[in-house]
Amino acid sequence: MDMRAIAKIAGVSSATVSRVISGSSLVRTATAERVRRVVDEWKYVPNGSASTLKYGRSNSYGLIIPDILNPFFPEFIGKFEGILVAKSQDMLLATTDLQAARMQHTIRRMLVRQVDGIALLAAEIETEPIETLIRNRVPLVTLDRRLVGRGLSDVSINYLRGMIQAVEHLSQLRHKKIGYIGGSAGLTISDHRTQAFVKAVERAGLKVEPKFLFVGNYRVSGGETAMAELLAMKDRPTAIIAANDVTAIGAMRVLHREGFSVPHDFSLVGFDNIELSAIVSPPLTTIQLPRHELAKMFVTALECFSTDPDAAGKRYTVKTSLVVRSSTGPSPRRS
Amino acid sequence: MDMRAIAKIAGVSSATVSRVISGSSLVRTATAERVRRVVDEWKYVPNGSASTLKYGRSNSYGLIIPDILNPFFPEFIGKFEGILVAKSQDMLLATTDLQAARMQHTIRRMLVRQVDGIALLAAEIETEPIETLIRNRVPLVTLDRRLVGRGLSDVSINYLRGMIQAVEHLSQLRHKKIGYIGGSAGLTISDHRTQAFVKAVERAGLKVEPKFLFVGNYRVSGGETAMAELLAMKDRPTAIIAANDVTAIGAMRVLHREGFSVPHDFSLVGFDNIELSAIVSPPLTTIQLPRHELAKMFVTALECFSTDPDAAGKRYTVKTSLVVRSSTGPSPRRS
DNA sequence: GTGAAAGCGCTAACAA
DNA sequence: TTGTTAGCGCTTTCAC
Repeated sequence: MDMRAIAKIAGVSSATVSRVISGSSLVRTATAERVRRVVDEWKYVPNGSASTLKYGRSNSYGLIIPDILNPFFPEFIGKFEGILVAKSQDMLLATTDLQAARMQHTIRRMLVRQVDGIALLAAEIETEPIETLIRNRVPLVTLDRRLVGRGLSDVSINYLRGMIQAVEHLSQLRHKKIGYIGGSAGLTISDHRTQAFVKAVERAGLKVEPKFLFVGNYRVSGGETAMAELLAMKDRPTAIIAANDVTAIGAMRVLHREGFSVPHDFSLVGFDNIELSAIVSPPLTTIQLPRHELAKMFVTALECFSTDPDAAGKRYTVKTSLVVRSSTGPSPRRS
Repeated sequence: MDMRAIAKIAGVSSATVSRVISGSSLVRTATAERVRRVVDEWKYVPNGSASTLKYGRSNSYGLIIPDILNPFFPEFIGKFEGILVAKSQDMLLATTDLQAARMQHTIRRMLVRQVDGIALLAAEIETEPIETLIRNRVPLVTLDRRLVGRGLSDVSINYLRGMIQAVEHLSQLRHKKIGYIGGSAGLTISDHRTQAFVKAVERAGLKVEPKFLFVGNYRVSGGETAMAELLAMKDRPTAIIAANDVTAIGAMRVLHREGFSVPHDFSLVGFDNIELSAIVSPPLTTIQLPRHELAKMFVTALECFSTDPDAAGKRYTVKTSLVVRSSTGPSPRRS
């Protein structure tokens, strides 16, 4: 069943069928009606590759994420897909599994598929894949790289706001020594988070102790390892902020296992506000990164390039804010 | 940069370039070498829609899942994508969000994209979408529908094995009254699980109390609601098996909130063995559904149709087995 | 071993 | 308002 067959049955040309399907107003109502009936009756489904070939656009966007096991990303994917579906766009999903090597391959696959743009949430990005995209005039929107250019936009996260709220919250609870468990080393996105933490602590008039800055990996295991290290220290912080919720959950596990109580012995703050953070016990105080807004910004940013893939990129910003639950409490009185 | 341009530069015809790219052995090594150099130098990327149009195959499979917020599915997606990527196939992901209405639309999108087959893990499937697929000769592999046909295979789950192990485990711990919190009502997949539970209980020589059979929704909220109902009863089971892990986690939350201890007051068994089940406290005893094997079966089943989309379908089966952790313990001595 | 050419199904410019 | 037609870029006979 192709368009010509439909055209023949409806007694028109394939051009008319095409016009009816794309909703052109140039077709007489009666004709359109007749065509539509035939289309329905024969359950005609157009061939997307033919129109992509002709039109040069595929009506699909690529989404590249680092790690589908971190619940933040499924939550984001759900929002992103929902927005695209409402616009009759498709989503091509790829995971890099935190391996930089997979990125090149992934981007190639998306180029072959003629995606209209790529939302890149994976941080392991080097300049080469980006150049490939630009050469092929495929718009790119990155997360928190803070670089823009022709066909390149960025959605930056305003960590500072949420971090300041978190540190102030802890400060009001009399915490003086605040530790931080970061993300994977060497990623700019990790640096941004750490810097925001440092700034927020300084701004609250507290001292930043370098030895209280731990490195994680954005996974449960990183939180566990860092917390184990922390507990081995003599002089310890009384509160810990983690680079994301799963890291905080890892830290919390170790605390429970070692017989400490949260928030009685240690206060804990996460980042992302994944669904799970409300479900663990105690429910996690966390810094919210609004997923729906983030997804909307990515789509908006991508759409800006839909007429001109070489247009100048923009920087978008999402705010973060503190969500207080039960994993934070008054500082225990110990030295 | 299209194939003709590459051909011109390499001093051959586009047919030769095509042959080189597809790895045909009919090209002289020297020629192939020269072409490959040009391809690399100009970073040529072929246009997938052109070959899909010509060839009729897109080298991509659709994956339809019900609910991306249930961690089981991201874990599955990761495995499925990994297997496809290794075969240079792409994945088109769609979520139905448990809404039957979205299914029709989703399947249409996949037909437009010319997918080579669909893996359907969402249970809200009616006959109409299936007919659409068959008419369009798109192979379909379903999860636990237990129906096969031309171009239609099924991956069934052998619940019984895992359920029997779970019930026996509880029985050895002296539990006599075992409750069950099921999945969403009206789904065949929910019925299969419930039946397996009933059979396993009977086989252990215990009585099946209809009032101990609760309905859930495969989400945390369903586990919470059911557990709240259960606690309101005078005569209660001492152990509960849930239709999936998130349901069990919901149940566990309510127990903790109401001051009960797991496993001291109630034993709890989940289903799926999601990563999270090892992380909650207490770590959840659960029935393992092997994700990687499941994903591999889906891909294998799809590939069986790659030469002939009308071939007869098969039934594949995955086994389940019990993973004992700490949410199960001896039955408390109460009536 | 390589090239010429037809055509996959659709769209848009142009013609009527 | 509708039809004719020329490709979009690739693959694959068929000819040489």
